[in-house]
Amino acid sequence: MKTTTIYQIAKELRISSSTVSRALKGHPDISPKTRERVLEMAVRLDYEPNMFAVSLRKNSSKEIAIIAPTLSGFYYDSFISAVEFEAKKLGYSVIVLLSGDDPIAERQNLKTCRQRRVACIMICITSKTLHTEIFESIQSSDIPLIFFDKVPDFAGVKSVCSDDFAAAAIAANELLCKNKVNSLSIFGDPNFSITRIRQRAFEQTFLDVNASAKIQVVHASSSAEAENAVVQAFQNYKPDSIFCMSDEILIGAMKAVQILALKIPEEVSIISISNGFFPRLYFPEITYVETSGFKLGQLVMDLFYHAVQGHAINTNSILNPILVRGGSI
Amino acid sequence: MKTTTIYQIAKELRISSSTVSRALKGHPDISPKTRERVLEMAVRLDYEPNMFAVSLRKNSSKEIAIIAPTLSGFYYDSFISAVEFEAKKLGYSVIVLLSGDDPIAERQNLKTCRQRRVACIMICITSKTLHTEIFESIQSSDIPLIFFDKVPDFAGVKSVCSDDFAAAAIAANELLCKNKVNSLSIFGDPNFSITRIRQRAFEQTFLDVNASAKIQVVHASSSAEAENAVVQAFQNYKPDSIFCMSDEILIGAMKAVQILALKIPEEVSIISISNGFFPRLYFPEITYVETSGFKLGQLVMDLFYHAVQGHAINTNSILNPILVRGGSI
DNA sequence: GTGAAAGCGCTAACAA
DNA sequence: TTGTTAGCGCTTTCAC
Repeated sequence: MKTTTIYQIAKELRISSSTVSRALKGHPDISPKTRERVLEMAVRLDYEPNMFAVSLRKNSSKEIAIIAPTLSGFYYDSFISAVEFEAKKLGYSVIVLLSGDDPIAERQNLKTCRQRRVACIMICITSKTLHTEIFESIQSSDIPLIFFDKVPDFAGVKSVCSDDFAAAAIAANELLCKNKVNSLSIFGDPNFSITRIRQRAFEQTFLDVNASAKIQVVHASSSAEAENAVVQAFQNYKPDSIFCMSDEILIGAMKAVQILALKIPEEVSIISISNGFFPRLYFPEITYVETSGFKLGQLVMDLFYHAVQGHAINTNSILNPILVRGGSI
Repeated sequence: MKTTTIYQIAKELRISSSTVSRALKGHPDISPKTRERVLEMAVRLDYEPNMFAVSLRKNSSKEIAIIAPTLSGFYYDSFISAVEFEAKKLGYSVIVLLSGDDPIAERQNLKTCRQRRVACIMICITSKTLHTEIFESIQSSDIPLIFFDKVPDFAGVKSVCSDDFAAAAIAANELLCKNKVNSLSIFGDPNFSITRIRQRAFEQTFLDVNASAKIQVVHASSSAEAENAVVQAFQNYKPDSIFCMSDEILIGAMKAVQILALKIPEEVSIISISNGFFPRLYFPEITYVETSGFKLGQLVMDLFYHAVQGHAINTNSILNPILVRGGSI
């Protein structure tokens, strides 16, 4: 590989490497004529800066790390897409580290980030994440650490997430507005604060608005469990509606609805909190409260941009969910 | 950030930095006792090697770049997951570059890879990618370039992909075995060789086996187009089966099936080539020929591992598709 | 078995 | 406006 360095440009032009370095990055001291010549030669020699040298010198890389449990299409893919899209505008690249639901792997991922001295870490924690000293150790280093979506409970963290309370409240309201008062409500892993918040919001709103309304709460930490829960529920009693806390739950519930051959919305109404992709797979399309991974990615990049500018990062940023009506209620 | 360097370890131990460097990587020259002491001190000081310095010195990074059109859950997410999983075992990280369907962005992504001197590039081309010098320029550099899934036509490239011919042939066979002889067959963008191969395989197999069978071919480059195609087809005539070349097409077709309220498999049979996730969303589950993104990712990492060992990479690696029966035929 | 020293390519303080 | 120089942290000859 014919690697061109600033020295070669300098030699070619019989000037010093520092002049070349400065000219290349538009330093105001350099005369237009010199700059011109340098830029031209750089193109001619197909010069590309050696990122390793730059990083070593500056002691920071142009990389953003995203740590997520998985990539599979419920949420993170769109989050990552948004981050990647914005990042490249700023000259950053995105490195993706997957944790599964394994806190050990997550810990290892964090170490990798530190080792690579990434410019920023964006992380969605596992359901089993407990130990906090690694987070603190990173917080106290100079790497910005931003939690997204699944945020740990302990204080002082920077985070971006949807307004989980509002999202569930909106869903509850929508059901009640349509006189659905007997809800099977399926939530995810209660280890996540996101789950507890959504559940509290849903129950509270539902019963506040209509004291005689009924909620049957179920926890399902996979699509299969959600499917099961629906099948079970319809053997015992007939809820008039199903609330799904997430896409993962929605697709399980919908599988059950198909198996039971329930007519939507005649026999059962469906509403979900969702990224927006899966609800459109069905007919009628499912009404959902959108908590967009893509928008969240854009939001976090706003924060990042501020941080790069040297501004402090707000502790928490919250995205407002919106209701998207399908034909499922 | 308290950055520990080998110098600090050296100073602490009153030995030289080169000894530390050697001890740290298990160089045989170093006495067990010294090594012991170095390792211990490294742990105590929480030493982590500075990747920038290592990379600068060695002129290569521990990064694998994946360039894909998108992340959205049809295929690439599972491919990337597999690569990431295997990569970290070898101490590599994965950087993800998205091109959309834009060859300009793709080109830019390739430049980024070169600039970052990634250890390897794995790329799935856009539908508009033409034979460009940039590929050759990269091939001739020392960065391994491996195409996956969507592979360009021009010769001499290294690639991994599923056996596209076999996949479509298996699907055609399965339909005929079940006496489905009037197929609506939906294919993707004919710019991709993958599309042309699957189409040729399907038509050839279908008509070879049963000369009186009928195929109605449609091209759809999005789910919406596929949905449309199915609705149209059922207005004009009644195919007994639908073949979908990909998941993207499948979900469009299934939307139409729901809209038309067609009974599966009584009124229409469905078969798809798929990554395996979407077929299970429906009931009955859709029969599909699996072309696994995850397995492809594992395969490409095998190649990569060989390359790292200094062995040459085989020109083409092919993954055998398998039939997974649901209840849709 | 261990140390001294050069250098990977770049930036920035200091000089001129 | 431009040049000189000293590193960033590591690896690796070459010497002892």
